[in-house]
Amino acid sequence: MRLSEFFLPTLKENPKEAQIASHLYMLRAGMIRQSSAGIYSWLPLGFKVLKKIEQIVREEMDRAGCQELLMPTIQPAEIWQESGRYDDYGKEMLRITDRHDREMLFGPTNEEMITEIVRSSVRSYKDLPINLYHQQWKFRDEVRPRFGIMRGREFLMKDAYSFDLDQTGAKLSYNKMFVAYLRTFARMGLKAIPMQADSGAIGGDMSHEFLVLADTGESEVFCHKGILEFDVPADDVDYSSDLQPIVDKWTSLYAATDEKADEAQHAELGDSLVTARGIEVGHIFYFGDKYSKAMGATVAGPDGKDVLIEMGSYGIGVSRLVGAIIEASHDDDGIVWPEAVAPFKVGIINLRAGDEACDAACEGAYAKLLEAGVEVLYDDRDERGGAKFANMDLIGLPWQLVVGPRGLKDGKVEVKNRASGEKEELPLDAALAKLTG
RNA sequence: CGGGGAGUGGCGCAGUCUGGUAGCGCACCUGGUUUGGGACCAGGGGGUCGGAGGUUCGAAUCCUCUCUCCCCGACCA
Repeated sequence: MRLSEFFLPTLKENPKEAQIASHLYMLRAGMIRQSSAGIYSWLPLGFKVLKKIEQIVREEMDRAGCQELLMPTIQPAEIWQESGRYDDYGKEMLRITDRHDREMLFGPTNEEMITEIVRSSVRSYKDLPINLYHQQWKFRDEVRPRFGIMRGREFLMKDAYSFDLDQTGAKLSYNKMFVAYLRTFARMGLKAIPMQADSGAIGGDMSHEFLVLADTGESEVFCHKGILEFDVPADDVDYSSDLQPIVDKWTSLYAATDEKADEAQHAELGDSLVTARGIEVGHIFYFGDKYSKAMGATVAGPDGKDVLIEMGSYGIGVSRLVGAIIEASHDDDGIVWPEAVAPFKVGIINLRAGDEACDAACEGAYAKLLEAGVEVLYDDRDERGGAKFANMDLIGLPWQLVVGPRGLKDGKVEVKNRASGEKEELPLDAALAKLTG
């Protein structure tokens, strides 16, 4: 993509409404534009990142044996009345009436909808287990949206729902999601720690929140420092094998959000205690037959008798992750994208657009990178160097290829690593080899 | 939902107290000089002051109502 043709409305100055880094940089880097409180348009740069995250989530869910589908944003009130949540949900639920005076709502989550789908088509225990997910926009009419997309009213969420014959099966499904979540967040360059969460009426230990550690996180978290060193399961992890040891390991050491903090534990841990700030990006929980019971979702068991389906649900805040990643990875100059989610891998800076040698070198590099399948943004605008550097640092592409008349005289270009700030002068070919490698 | 603050070109703000018909910086357009960390000079375009009503010869400015946005708190993927 040539920057001269790319819709990238960056801002030099700080918009006053932005209070935290991710919000500020997303606005300044032209990733999002606010429409109304807690509702945003995703501009091309931001949308690219959102898609990258969505794809990683998809790959890891599929790897874990889940199947993707897509449920509507607008749901009928009936199924919510059936589960009893139509009244419970209160003002957070955006209610709509259609032209036939039928009560509808913009879905804040999809337990009812998925239960409705499964109960009407799954009749036998032989059809289980099954885990269905989608990545769809949700709406929760928050009283006070804030922090940009981190706590918007409209947000993109991946929600998966598992259906099992019994609790033993549900536990297996739960463990798969636990492992998939570890992998998903790690792939985005994040340190995400599973922490015991409220498991509601069901009880037990089958509910975890995944918190990304970032200095600017919204809540205080505590954990044993050993957790930070744990290995994330590799991509060849066998989801059909017993995953319990992995789950046990990750839950063996103390980790808690401030609501669940245990002062006694803290004292005991001493130097091993890490106090940090975190952002919740995922939540998995088992809720048994809460919805299957209310909505009559049963299957015929091996003995021919109907049994209620055991369910769990597993959420990931996809749009929130964009903000969480920025919170975890930025500096005073702007965003520092982990390569896996970067909107482009390389940014080419032409320091003297219009200069024959610079143009030729840049065009050549641009063509070769594209040919090699590297996502590249070429700043071909007629701007001064300083403006280009500042802009490129702001949007945070992992690599910058700087081409100017000074270096070109010696046949050299500069490759800068955005994260480390490390710069290397080398011949163009060597630079391209490095960036395509 | 309680408490506070703010709405003036795309962005950031001044002007409001003490009414006289809108200004600054950035951005944008034209020309020129520049060009390795957000250049300079000259010229130029764009707002009717969130909205409605009222007071007045005259309202961004005073009064009433209303909408929206932001911040703190309680609440949440």
